Amino acid sequence: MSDNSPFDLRDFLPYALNQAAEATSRAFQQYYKGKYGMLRTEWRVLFHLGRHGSLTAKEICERGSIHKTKVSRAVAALEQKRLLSRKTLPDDRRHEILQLTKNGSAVFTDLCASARAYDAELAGQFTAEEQVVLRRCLSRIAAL
Amino acid sequence: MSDNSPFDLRDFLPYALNQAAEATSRAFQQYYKGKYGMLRTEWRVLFHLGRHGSLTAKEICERGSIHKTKVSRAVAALEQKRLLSRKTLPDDRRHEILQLTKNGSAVFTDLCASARAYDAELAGQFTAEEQVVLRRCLSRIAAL
DNA sequence: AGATATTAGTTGATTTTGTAACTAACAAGC
DNA sequence: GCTTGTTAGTTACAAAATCAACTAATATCT
Repeated sequence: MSDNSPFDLRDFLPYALNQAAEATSRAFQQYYKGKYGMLRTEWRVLFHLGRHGSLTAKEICERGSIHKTKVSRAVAALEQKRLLSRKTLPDDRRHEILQLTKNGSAVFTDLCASARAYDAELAGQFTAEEQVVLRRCLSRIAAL
Repeated sequence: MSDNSPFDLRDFLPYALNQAAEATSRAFQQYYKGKYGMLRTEWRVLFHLGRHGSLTAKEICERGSIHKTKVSRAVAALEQKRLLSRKTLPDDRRHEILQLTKNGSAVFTDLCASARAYDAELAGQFTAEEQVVLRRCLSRIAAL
């Protein structure tokens, strides 16, 4: 067996992960794209800010492992939608402290609720034990 | 708990899936991108052809759930790299039968070996039972 | 202090993707 | 036979991602 038995693409973990990721992302996009015209990176930046309060762009890059140009553009877009505001730090004027506006917080709350509901819907497909294993496996892979 | 407890992005399944998928894809890209200058869709198309012999573009779209424009471009790219050839079917001149060239088959064999090795490396991170659960969960999610 | 190196963040050019309109070949209805 | 409809695949244009070069502010080294 094995060495020259052509394996199924579905058995190839990177492929399986991609298909699963795409399926769930597509579904959840409807919430933030349809309702707020947001892009995925925007949603992520919004999320980090909503979750952790004030952050600099750099910190968002690190926490989310997102490239700085993506963050830069997402921040600009969110600012234009009046969902966040920037303040240059007086101590070091290279840093910009980002913070959600009242409006941004409301959007965050709304999207969080949707996210939680969607996550629950997904999780409902599995037994408690499967969920534990799945999440453990995913975080271990992501940490590679 | 719950309704307004801000959940961690890492616990959000679509996010966790994306991070894991990106981590593994990035790693495997090096093989086909670095060595053969191929894009992901090209590798997938190559794979389907290597795996199943001759197929039309349509069949590849269906098997891989890839949009036809992506397949069309990947086919053009692979053709230019002399990794596949097309033959118009005389019965119905709308169909083009795609087939790997000798060169294409060699690349397929090589990439399959790499893919299998990489998959094994990933799988090695988990117990047999975890692997089963993981794959089962992923395919169930992808089927949504 | 003044030259050099780093760091935060932005901008621009190129590449890739996604969406929609298009061509060519065939099928069906009348 | 000719209009209408479908199907396979391509192409054109817009949206987005990637990569490299850039600006501005601070830190470091001598």
